Amino acid sequence: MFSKSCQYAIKAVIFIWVQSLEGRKSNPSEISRGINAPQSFTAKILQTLVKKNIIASFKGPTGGFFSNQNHEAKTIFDVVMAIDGDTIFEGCGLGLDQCSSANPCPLHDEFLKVRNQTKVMLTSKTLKELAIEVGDGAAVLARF
Amino acid sequence: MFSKSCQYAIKAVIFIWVQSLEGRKSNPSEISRGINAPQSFTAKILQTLVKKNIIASFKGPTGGFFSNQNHEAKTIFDVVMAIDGDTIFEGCGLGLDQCSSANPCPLHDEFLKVRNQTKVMLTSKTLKELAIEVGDGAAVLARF
DNA sequence: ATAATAAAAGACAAAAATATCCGATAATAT
DNA sequence: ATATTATCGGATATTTTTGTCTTTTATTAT
Repeated sequence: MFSKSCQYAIKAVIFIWVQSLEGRKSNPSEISRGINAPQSFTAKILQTLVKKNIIASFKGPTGGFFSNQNHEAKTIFDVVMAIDGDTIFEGCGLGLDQCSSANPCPLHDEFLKVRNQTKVMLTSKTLKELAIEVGDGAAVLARF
Repeated sequence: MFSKSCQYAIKAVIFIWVQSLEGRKSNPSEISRGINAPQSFTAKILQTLVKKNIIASFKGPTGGFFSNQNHEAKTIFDVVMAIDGDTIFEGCGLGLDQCSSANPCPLHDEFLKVRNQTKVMLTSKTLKELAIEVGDGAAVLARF
């Protein structure tokens, strides 16, 4: 469903939110450990997320990645769009270039329902809300 | 959602069913043209599908790939299991090794709903039924 | 038996996704 | 100003997925 890059991105952003809610900035080393992902690869993804305004960063000592009021409305949907693009929301399930209700693939109608449920999943809570759940221990970003 | 191999597989099996319902066997050349997929790659996938008993084949002149009564109950679910395995049905959306309602990732509950909808999509009609729809022109396997 | 036909099997090639490394740049603290 | 810390950007490597090609095996028709 999501690329590995995207899975890392989602977990990283929630991790950063958890830290930000406690007033801390995070560096790639902490983040990659916190979400059990390769460090350099995670760092690359973080750069993309900063460019796409999902998170913010600051260089130098006392620097790091963080989230604030500017990012409060963001959801996992925004992360997926930033990393994987709109393929899972727009593309045909069977990969047809042209697939519409007028000219549907055999899966078309049922695939729409899956897609709608997916959109609900990705937009029903903000990243901040998800981070609060993780902060409370109601959900986890990794197993150690 | 599905790998390219799996998309080809789904379309190929439905194509073969359409031909089988009209009493014809199909060879990789016809199949790959009919579903707009690379021929040799499709041939490889067809071998797997035969091994997994989704379709049948016969060598030699008058040979080819076909479906019959033995395959009437098969659904896209079986094709996906044969090609992509159970990852999309069993795996965690965020890629956690351990993810359960007791120890959930932040997406866990909503992801279950998506998965259930996905299972409905893949099991509500047999491949034969889908082939009849394609034969009637109600759905297509490729655009030309 | 032999030639023709079609799938099966295995080796190989290209492309994309995943992952690593290193120098450059920016900001801070002293 | 300078040393230190941390992100940024580009080059490179590895792995997986996708795709191709050639030989072998099975079956049929003559």
